[in-house]
This record gives sequence, structure tokens and C-alpha cells, in this order.
Amino acid sequence: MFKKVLIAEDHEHVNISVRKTLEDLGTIQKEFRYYCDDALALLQAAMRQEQPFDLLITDLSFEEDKNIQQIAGGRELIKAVRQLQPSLKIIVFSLENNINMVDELFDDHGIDAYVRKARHDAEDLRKAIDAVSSNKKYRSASLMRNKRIENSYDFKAFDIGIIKLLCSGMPQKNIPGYLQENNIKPSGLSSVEKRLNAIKTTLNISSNEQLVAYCKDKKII
Amino acid sequence: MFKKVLIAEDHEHVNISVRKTLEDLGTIQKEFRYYCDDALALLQAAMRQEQPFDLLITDLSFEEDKNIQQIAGGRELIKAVRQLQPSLKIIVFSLENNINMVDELFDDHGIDAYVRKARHDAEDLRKAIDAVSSNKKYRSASLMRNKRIENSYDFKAFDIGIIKLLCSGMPQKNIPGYLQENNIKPSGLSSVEKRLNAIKTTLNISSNEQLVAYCKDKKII
DNA sequence: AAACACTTTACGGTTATCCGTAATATAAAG
DNA sequence: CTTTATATTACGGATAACCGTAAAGTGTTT
Repeated sequence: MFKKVLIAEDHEHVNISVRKTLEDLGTIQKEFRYYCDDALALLQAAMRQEQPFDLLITDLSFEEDKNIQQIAGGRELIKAVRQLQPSLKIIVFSLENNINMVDELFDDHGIDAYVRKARHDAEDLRKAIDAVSSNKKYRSASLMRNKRIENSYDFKAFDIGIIKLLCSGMPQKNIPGYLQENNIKPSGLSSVEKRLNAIKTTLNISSNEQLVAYCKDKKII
Repeated sequence: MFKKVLIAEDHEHVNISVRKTLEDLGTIQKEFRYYCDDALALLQAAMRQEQPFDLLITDLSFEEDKNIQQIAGGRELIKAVRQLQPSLKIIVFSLENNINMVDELFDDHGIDAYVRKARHDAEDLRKAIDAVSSNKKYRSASLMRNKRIENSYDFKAFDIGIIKLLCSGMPQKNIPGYLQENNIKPSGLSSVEKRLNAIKTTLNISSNEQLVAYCKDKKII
């Protein structure tokens, strides 16, 4: 089991209970930091003293406050950590429920586990720590469930782009100009209309207003 | 201080640490439930046995799972509780950072405190419990920060009504008919247009799409 | 290079929205 | 009962969105 663990998590309550979970698992030395910069500094100091950490448990989103940070969030922290100490095991513990984002964390940042903050997260975190300590990867079961019940329409970057433009107040007829300036193809007004139409037909939506409401509700934009 | 406290919170980790906070404050009897239905049932049982709770700490959003619930979330739970036991003190402990929603909880549901899950939430919760125990209302300081940058437009029921109709896909020109059928005045198309225009001008918004996006973001609808 | 399928764009008629102005209705005050 | 102020509705021209169809472009195959 892990001996020296660092928790990076801004929410005090979560921080407290993760500590408690570690206690239950018999971790001797555990540190916690509420800011990413502090967390990285501690990891660096431990390296210098040749007493490195062997596990990092980190959140993804850290709220900004008057303490201006170099490292804004968990993703950047992980990136920095991977340069400093590639062997460090990393467990991400976050509310984030987007499978694409989680996949990216595994594939591009080499994290060892992803635990979603959810109903059984304490138990889930214990399982993750177990798995990682035997060099296995782990991801919350509750993540997988979600994507099956998804949108009947598969929104592409292009779709999301034009809907965002609508949300910014740009009239439909000005969208082609914007698309051309930014070298996005297709850029014709007809193409924009056609695409919006396809989305609306598929989702049984009749107006742009309803489409925006739908996308906001589903957190597509 | 409170003697009998119920925690309704689906996230295990948060649940654990709130319990710990209560321990620190010397609460003797504390119960915790992961589902709203269970929480209400327990309150009811306590009433029947004439040993009612004197404080409820509840989250707002509860994730759905295979355990189908009558009461979907914190808001509905509070509503039900207010009918059952109007004197019960209620502290809402949630991630929600929207001032309109919080105001509504205070004004329409008579909650006693709102603590936002954020950096210093453990300390914040302690303060809230303190305040509520002396019959004072409390809301997180971190919420207040947002208030200043808030709506410059005061949305009336009428405004929200027509925007909701737009969100449902109804074309603007059909709104007068709907308003007449439901005896909502004014009902003229000009009045609808005028009102939408007033909102948009005030908020510096140029299209209905942008307005819908704005309202969704601010959780006005 | 020609034929083909497919994507993108252009065009035009219809309908809806936008927006200013004028008429009417409603309410309060004299 | 007027007068006055305000709120509501009606109207109409300009603009934008909607929608079907035709033209132009793109890439692949032969």
C-alpha cells in the first residue's frame, strides 16, 4: 500500500474525508494542499529531499480566488507532475462525467485511475487505490453507464460551433462570413441552414431557440 | 446546539465529512441518508415517535440510479419537509452557485442557510450551523461576490413565461394565442415583441437565441 | 479525360421576425 | 363625465429566416 500520499483538492470537506479514507487504509504519511501551486511545490521539495511521494490524488477543477495560481487546474498540475516525476501514481477524483475528457486523461496524461465524485465515491476511491497499488488502471463504473443513453444526434465540432455563434447573438446570415474568416468549411449559408435543419429534424426540434435550450440542458455547449 | 440532525447527501465522501463536522460540534444524534425518499421517511418516522429532528442538512442535486425515487432532488425534499414539519431548520449544502436559485430557496421554501460547496466549506458549514442555532439566516460569503455582477434586468413571471414558450419551440407569432387561452394579459403580439425587446435592449442581447442561452446560463429558466 | 456520386453553394419565393408609428383600451385624476 | 397618462394592440414596411430546387464544386472510379 502507499506510504506517502498527497491530496490536491480545494473543497475542504472532500479533502477531509479523503484523508479519512487514507487513514482507514493505513497510509502513514499524507499531505493535503488546497492549491495546485502548493501541491506541485511540495512534490518538488520531496524530490529534492529524496523522499518522493508515491501517490497523488487530485481534483480537476480548482476555483479561482484572490490567491493567483500559476497552475490553474488539475489537468495542468498533472502535466507538470509528469515532467517532474513520471513514476508517480496519479488518481483523479472529480465530478467530471465526460467520458472523452477522462479518456484523454488516461491516454495523454497517463493517469492511473479516475474516480468520479458520486454516490459511492468513498468505496470507489478505496477500490481505485487498491488497483493502482497493484499497478492496475481503474475507472469508476458509473462513468460507463452514461454514454449509452446519449443524444440521438451526434454533435460535431461544426454543429457546436454554429450553435455557439447563435448563442453569442450572431444572426444566421452573418455566420458564413465568420466561418470564412476562420477557414472553417463548409462556410455557405445554405450549409449552415442545412445543418441546423438536420439537427432539428433529428431531434424533433422546431426553432433555434428550442435548439439552444436543448443544447444548454444537455450541456452540449 | 442541535441534538438530532439529518444529513441528506448522495455523495459518500461529503456525507462522511459533514458527519465529522457535526461530531466536532458535539451533535449527539446524527443520521444520514443517501436518497431523498429515505430522508423524508426518516423525518416522518421521527415525527410519529414524537422525537422530531431539529436540523436537516441537504444537498440539492441527487443523481438518479436504479433506485427510483419519488422525490427527485433537494428542492422537492425541502418542499415536502416544509409541509411535514414547518419548524425544522434547513441548511442547504450544494455546489450550486446561482444567486437566483438560492434566493428562491430562501424566499419560497424558507430555508435557514445556504452553504456552498467550495474551498472553505467545512468552516463555512460550521458558521452556518452556529448562525441557524441562534435563529439567524446564513449564506456563504462566496455567493455574495457574484451578486454584484448579476442581472441588470428583473425578470417577471410574464417574461419567463414567454421565454419558456420559445424554448418549447413555439414560434413567436403563436404566443398571443396561447396567452389568450390561458388568460394571461397582455396577450397581443406587439406586447410580446415589446417585452422581448425591452429585455434584449437592457441586457445588450441581440437575438432570441442569445436570450435563451443567457437565461439558461443564469438559471432563470 | 469522362462519368459518377456526393458535397457545397446560389437563388428565389414564402413566411416570420423586427421595429417604428398610430390607434385603441384601460386606469387614474380632476 | 372629461381629461390625462399609460398600457395594450393593430398595422405595415424592411429585414431575416425557412425551405425547396438548381447549379457549381470536389473527389473517385474507370
